[in-house]
Order: sequence, then C-alpha cells, then structure tokens
Amino acid sequence: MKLITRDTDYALRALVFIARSMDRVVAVTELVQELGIPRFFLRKILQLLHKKGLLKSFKGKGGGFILNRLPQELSLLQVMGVFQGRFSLNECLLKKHLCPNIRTCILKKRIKNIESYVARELEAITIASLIKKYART
Amino acid sequence: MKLITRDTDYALRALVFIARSMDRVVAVTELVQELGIPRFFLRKILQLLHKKGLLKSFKGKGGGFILNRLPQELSLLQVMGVFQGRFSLNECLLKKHLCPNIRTCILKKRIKNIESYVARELEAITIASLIKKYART
DNA sequence: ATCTAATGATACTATATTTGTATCATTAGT
DNA sequence: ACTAATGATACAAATATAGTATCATTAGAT
Ligand code: FES
Ligand code: FES
Repeated sequence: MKLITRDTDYALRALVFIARSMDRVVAVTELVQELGIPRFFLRKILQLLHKKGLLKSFKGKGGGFILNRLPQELSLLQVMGVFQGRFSLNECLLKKHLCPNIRTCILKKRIKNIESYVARELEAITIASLIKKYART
Repeated sequence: MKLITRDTDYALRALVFIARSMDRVVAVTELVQELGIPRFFLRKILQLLHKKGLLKSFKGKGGGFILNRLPQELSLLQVMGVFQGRFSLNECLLKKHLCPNIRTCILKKRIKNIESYVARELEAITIASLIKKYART
C-alpha cells in the first residue's frame, strides 16, 4: 500500500521543474513534454495547486505557472495535503468495548506519535531541498 | 487519508478479543455480538487470517478460532501486511529526468528512513501490548 | 446414522476513490 | 480578430474497498 498517490507524485515533479525554471513562466505543454504526464490530468493538478495558492498562474498567450511560495517553504506535506487531505493512521483502533480508558489510552498516544513524526519528516522534504541536491540531466 | 483500512482495523479488534479469551475457542457469532462487525465480512477476514497462519481454526460444532501466534509475536504491522500488503510511501518520486543520481539519491534515502521508522513502530504495537494495558468493560 | 452448528472456498455486488478525458468560457499577447 | 494559454466544470474509466451470499466440508451431540 502506497502512502503517496499519483496526483501528489505528479504535482511534486511539476513543482520541482517549475522551481528550477526560476521566475520563468512555465506552460503545461512544456511540463507535459518534460515529464510525460497525461496533459489533461496535469492541467487539473496545476489548476488545483493554483486554487490552493501554491502556484501563481498567468492566462492568455505566453501564460503558464510560477511558484507562489518560496521553495524552502513548500513541502511534500503541503502537496500531500492538497490532494490527499490530512494524513492519519486511523481515528481509534479499539473502540469503546475494547479500550475503555479513552483519556489515558496509550495506543492512541503511540499512534499520534507516529503520525506527528511522519508529518515532521514530510515537512522537512521541501522543494528547495530537492532542487539543491539534484542537477538536471 | 487513512493508513489503516477497515479490514485491518476489524482484524485487530477480533485478534485482541480472541487473545483475551486465552485458549478458549471463539466463534464468529460471539465476535459479531461483541464487536458489531458485519458477520460475512468478519468471516472473510478471519478466514484470511487463518489462511495466512495467524489464526488456528476448528470446524464443526463448537468450532471457531484461537491465536496461532504468541500475542507478543503478533503485531499491527503483520496484520496490515495481510490486508494491505507491504507499507511504502512511493517507489520513486522524481523519476530519471529530475533525479539522475539514483545511486546516491538522498530523497530516496529519507523516504526509506521514514518507512522503516513506521514499520518498526507498527511492529512494536503487539497484541500482547494491547491486552495488557486495557481491561475489558 | 443423522442433525446441527460451525468454518472453507469462492463468487458476486455495491460503493468509493483514483486516474484520466473532454468541453467551453475567459484572458492576454500579437 | 487570431491564437495560445489557463479557469471551471462535467464526465468516464479503472481500481480498490467494503460488504453479501451460497454451497461444500467438518465434527460434536443425540
Ligand atoms: S484505541 Fe481508541 S481510545 Fe484507545
Ligand atoms: S527520487 Fe527516485 S532516485 Fe531519487
């Protein structure tokens, strides 16, 4: 089972490419050619990133997208948030019959700990950290 | 987005209940009454747990299930494995165009680290640790 | 032996999510 | 006016999740 869905994946790649293009406006056509993502699907993804404020868009001829955040403030966690909602393991594993001590439930605490660890790590994976470390072919 | 699906969830509750019943054979009917899980769905789940060797089953009148593992050697990770397959974030986020240094890819390493952390934690959540800490109502 | 209450195996159905397509309106550069 | 881009929105296909149903097999009880 995968934690990261395809749209998150595609979005991340597009964002990395756009970030590398600095302040140049990048059109969908270019991204499709570079990344090999189905055109209409990618458009929908970029439109959503725009609606959520992660991208700035320009309509009309010569239009396209640029980042609307600093690369160091744009994380994988945020991108996942856009397409997959908030990450969690599961609300409550042992319902009332099996786990009466809701206040002191240690299992719940352990689950929350895992969740926040993962969230922290995914937040640390920023676009900036990705464009720094990898050169283009 | 939830990491744990319903069948894993149900399976865990059933296993906890069965573990608490010690060496007594527990039938589906009893579990349905206690846990309020749809009968046929629960049957399918238990049959799969049996096929995967986590439960021992007894057919015929007075039949049912008992654990086929020591509670301290039966973890949430194993149960998830049965119903959801191996947990992973995503194979490779930035394919060859964006991430040419496959051998030294730091992103990949970070992702693997998150995965193995989560796996370790989920393995530490054993049935034994659950039946010890919570009394029945 | 027969009845009965349990699981084994397997196929089917329904619902939700993921993934992808298509169309028309709007905008802006030339 | 023409053209090349995104915005909004609806539609459709594929897959995964959740749940049902049926018949065969087994073993205890009488
Ligand atoms: S598992 Fe939900 S309160 Fe303990
Ligand atoms: S992300 Fe796949 S090799 Fe770097």
